[in-house]
Amino acid sequence: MAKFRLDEVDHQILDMLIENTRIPFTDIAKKLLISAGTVHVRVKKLEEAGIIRGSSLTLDYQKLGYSFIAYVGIFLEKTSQTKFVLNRIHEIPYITVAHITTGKFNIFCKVRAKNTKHAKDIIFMIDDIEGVSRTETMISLEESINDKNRLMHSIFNDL
Amino acid sequence: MAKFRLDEVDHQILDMLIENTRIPFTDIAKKLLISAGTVHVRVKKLEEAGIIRGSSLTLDYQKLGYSFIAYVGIFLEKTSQTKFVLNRIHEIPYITVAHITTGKFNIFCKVRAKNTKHAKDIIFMIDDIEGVSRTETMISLEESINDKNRLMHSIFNDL
DNA sequence: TGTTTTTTTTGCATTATCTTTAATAAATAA
DNA sequence: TTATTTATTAAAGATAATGCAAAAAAAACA
Repeated sequence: MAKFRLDEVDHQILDMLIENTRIPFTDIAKKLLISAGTVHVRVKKLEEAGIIRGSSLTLDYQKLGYSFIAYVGIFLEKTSQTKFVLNRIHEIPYITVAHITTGKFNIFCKVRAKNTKHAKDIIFMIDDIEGVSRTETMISLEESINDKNRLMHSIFNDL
Repeated sequence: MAKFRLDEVDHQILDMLIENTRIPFTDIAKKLLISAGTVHVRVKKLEEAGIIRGSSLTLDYQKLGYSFIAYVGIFLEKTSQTKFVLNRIHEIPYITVAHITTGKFNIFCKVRAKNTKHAKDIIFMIDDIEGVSRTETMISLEESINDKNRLMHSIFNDL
């Protein structure tokens, strides 16, 4: 893959698209004082380079009846069971994120549930997976920060 | 706010937009055998109802030089310092997510860094915040799951 | 049940946006 | 410098979004 060097214009395009993926390229062009064709070409290149992997909606899960977030740390009996357990975990749709980690836990995941009872059911499902020794749950009382824009600004200012 | 009942058509529209926010409404209309006007009206309603909060890009952070993910649990000296500490945390752009939690930690956050050294610097910054008693870090070796589509399918099948 | 009222969908017209193209300009290499 | 590559542009044609009035469907009511 070709080395890819992002310049200021790329940054600004990304910046605007991160905030709203459906903003018209013509609007981006106007703000950056370039042509819409350039925006188009640049975005296509960013996609081809794999820097833009896709786009997605930000949904209000509360309004969809899912007001519960928990993080669950998983201890395994043997590290060699990691793959097997991850496969089982992947079958539970309420687990939206999972990482293999070093530190306290072997696997670390994020759970979205409807309510406390539902969360309990999910955590029990995890505990029941063969190879899982025990789990430790952190319940989110409030999602205080969730923002990738600030990170992007740092990335852009870096180089 | 008016109670909002999502039907099958709304689900399918959301489903397609979750996967690609820039898919033309005309394409959605064709697939669902409805008019583009209907798609337009429905999406507008979902936005007005706050179910769609926005949209964002999925970026390849590795390619942007940020290949390091860690989760950091924070212990506070006093719970009453939560707000103050969160404000300090909010000033660190490399912390992309933060939750107030029950369980082991008072605050729980996600860190994106360039590399180990950078991560260390960030964690030290957290440790240096007034009111933070200590932190516990889990380093991600691999992000194995990160997928909201499966959750959405469950939500849709629920009701 | 039929009737009224409200909501939703549709088709079309208008406007806006995307996307390609060929020409031009800029950057890079020889 | 000159050749070559790469990027940008304006313009044009293709495609899509948006608004609206009419029709259809659904809901409310008697």
